Amino acid sequence: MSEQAPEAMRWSTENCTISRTMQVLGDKWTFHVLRELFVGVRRFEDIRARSGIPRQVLTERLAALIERGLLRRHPYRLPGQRERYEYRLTQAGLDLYPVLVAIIQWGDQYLPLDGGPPIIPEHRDCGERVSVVLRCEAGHEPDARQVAIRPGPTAKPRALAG
Amino acid sequence: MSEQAPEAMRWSTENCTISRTMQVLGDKWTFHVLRELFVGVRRFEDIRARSGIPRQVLTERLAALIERGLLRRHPYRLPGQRERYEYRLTQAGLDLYPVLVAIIQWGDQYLPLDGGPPIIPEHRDCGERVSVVLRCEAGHEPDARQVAIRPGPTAKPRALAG
DNA sequence: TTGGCTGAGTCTGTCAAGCGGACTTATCCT
DNA sequence: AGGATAAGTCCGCTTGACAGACTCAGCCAA
Repeated sequence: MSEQAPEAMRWSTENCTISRTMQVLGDKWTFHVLRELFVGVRRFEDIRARSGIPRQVLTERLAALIERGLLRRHPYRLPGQRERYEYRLTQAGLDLYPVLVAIIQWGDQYLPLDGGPPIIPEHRDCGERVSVVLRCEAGHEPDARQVAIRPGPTAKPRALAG
Repeated sequence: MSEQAPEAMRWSTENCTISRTMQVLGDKWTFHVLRELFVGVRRFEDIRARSGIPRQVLTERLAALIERGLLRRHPYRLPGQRERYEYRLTQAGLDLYPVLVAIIQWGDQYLPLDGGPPIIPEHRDCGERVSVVLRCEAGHEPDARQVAIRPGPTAKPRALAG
């Protein structure tokens, strides 16, 4: 690398997919909320008790996730109680599964617990453990070093190019 | 609760892999920093200029990521300048690629831009686009609804079971 | 040798957000 | 009427983010 600026410096980040996605997910508590929903915990008090999120913050996060289309409110009624609402994943929310699994997978590898993992994603049909793999359209399964992030059709040049 | 409480309510979240991983990654800016490194931008000023992170926050984040083993500092010297340091991904950092790709993939689907994506992960060897897929050890490729998160060997029962 | 340039920080004051704990509301049961 | 409960709302404090100015170290040119 004789000192030319990296190619990426020519491109703006203002419409970057990662930035835009992080505006939806990039909060300290959001993945904790999603985890609860993924494991089947759907009620405000249950989510709060398990995750330890301050009530006010949980209220705000749930509202934001609903507004962004990841969750929806669903009425339920316990016997002898009034109707309340629980929170469920929409398809958009469910489609975050690969992100969750990728996070779990990384954590299991780099922050392992003695005795094995506390949670395991598994295939309901066959009971085997599920992981994520990188795969290209040609069917190869490259490892990280063989993947590059390139500008796409809507990549914007940076105003103050370096 | 005759609607019996979800199974997950019996388990504690205190050692949950997602929580532990989020202590490393779960900050608003962390993925922005990682993105820069993944696209090849490695110097403090470049990262700051592209990502818009306040200097102080960037300093603090880089230090945290180094301490957690995701980055390392690497000396470099521009002609006619003194030696400085740039930041590079370690293997642990590189192994976050599936997380990044999963995030990009979700963003491309649910927060699409007119005209296509601004960044595309591709296989260096063949130039084809890379995505992540869920796969179980038996070789199936389940979709999100067919995956369940189950307690593993170090799952802890909750103190105040509900 | 002095003075300016540059990348990579540090310092400071302001302001928003997170936090724990107490309080509120609506409905049901006894 | 009184009590229980889930799901919030309210409050005051503390922490962290933020923008903008300042610092520091080494190199170069005059």
